[in-house]
Amino acid sequence: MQNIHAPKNIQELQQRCQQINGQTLGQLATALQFNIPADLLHAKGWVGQLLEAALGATAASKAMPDFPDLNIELKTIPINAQSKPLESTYVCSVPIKNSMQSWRESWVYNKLKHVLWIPIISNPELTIQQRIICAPIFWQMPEDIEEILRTDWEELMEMLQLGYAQKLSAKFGTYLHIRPKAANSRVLIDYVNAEGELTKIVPKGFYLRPSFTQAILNNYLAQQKTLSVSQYTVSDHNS
DNA sequence: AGCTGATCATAT
DNA sequence: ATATGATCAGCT
Repeated sequence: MQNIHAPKNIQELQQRCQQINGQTLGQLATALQFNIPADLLHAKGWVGQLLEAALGATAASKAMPDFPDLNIELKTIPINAQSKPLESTYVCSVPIKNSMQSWRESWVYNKLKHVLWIPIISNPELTIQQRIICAPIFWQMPEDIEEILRTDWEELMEMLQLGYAQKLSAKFGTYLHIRPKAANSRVLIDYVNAEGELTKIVPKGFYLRPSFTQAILNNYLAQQKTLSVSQYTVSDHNS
C-alpha cells in the first residue's frame, strides 16, 4: 500500500475501506511506513492521520472535506469491544466573530452532511498497534437527526451571538455541544459580551456527544452487520 | 464511569 | 493565529 491518490469515486473509496477492514493499526502503520507513537498523549491526531493516508484523503488541506471530489468527511471513532464510543467527536471550530449564518450554510452542517465513520477498537488495554480497524460506515445525515442538530446549533449560536459565551458550557445541546478548543486555557480571543464589553474567551469548538455516534453505531449494527471482520467481534455483547 | 474543561502535535 | 487531526484527565 503506497502512493495513495485521492479516490476517484465512492466505489474506489469503499474498496479501500474493505482492504483495511480488520487490520490492526500496527499492520497499517507498517504498510504505510508510519512510526507508531508510544502513546497518544503526544500524538492525539495520529490515528486520524494514518487513516487519511490509507484512504487517500487530501492531507494538509483546510476548510475542505477530506475527500473534496466526493464531498465526504472522514472521522475515526474510538470504540470498545462492545461498540461503545470512548470519546466525543470534534467537528469544527466555532465561528465567534462571523455574523449569523443559516444552519444549511454552517460549517457544522456541511461537514456532517456526508461522513465516512471508521470505528477503531481502542480499549485502553490494547496497545496502539493492537487496535483494530472496523468496517466503514458511509453515512448521510437523516432528516430526523438533522432536526436535532439544527436545533442544537441554532440555540448554541444564538447564545454566542447574544454575548453569553461565558455561560455557554458543554452541558448545552442534545447531540452537538461546545467545548474549549485551544492549545491551552491561556489562549484567548476577543469577545463582546451581552453588556457590550470587550472581553476575552478561550476559542471554542463544536463536538458531537458519544450518544450521537452511539446512535449511528447502533443503527448500523441493527442492520445485522458487524463492525469488524477480525477475531475481535464487536457485535458480541458481554461484561 | 461519564462528562466537561483542558490539552497535544502539525501545517498553513 | 487558525486550521487540521483528536485524546487526556480532573471532577462530579
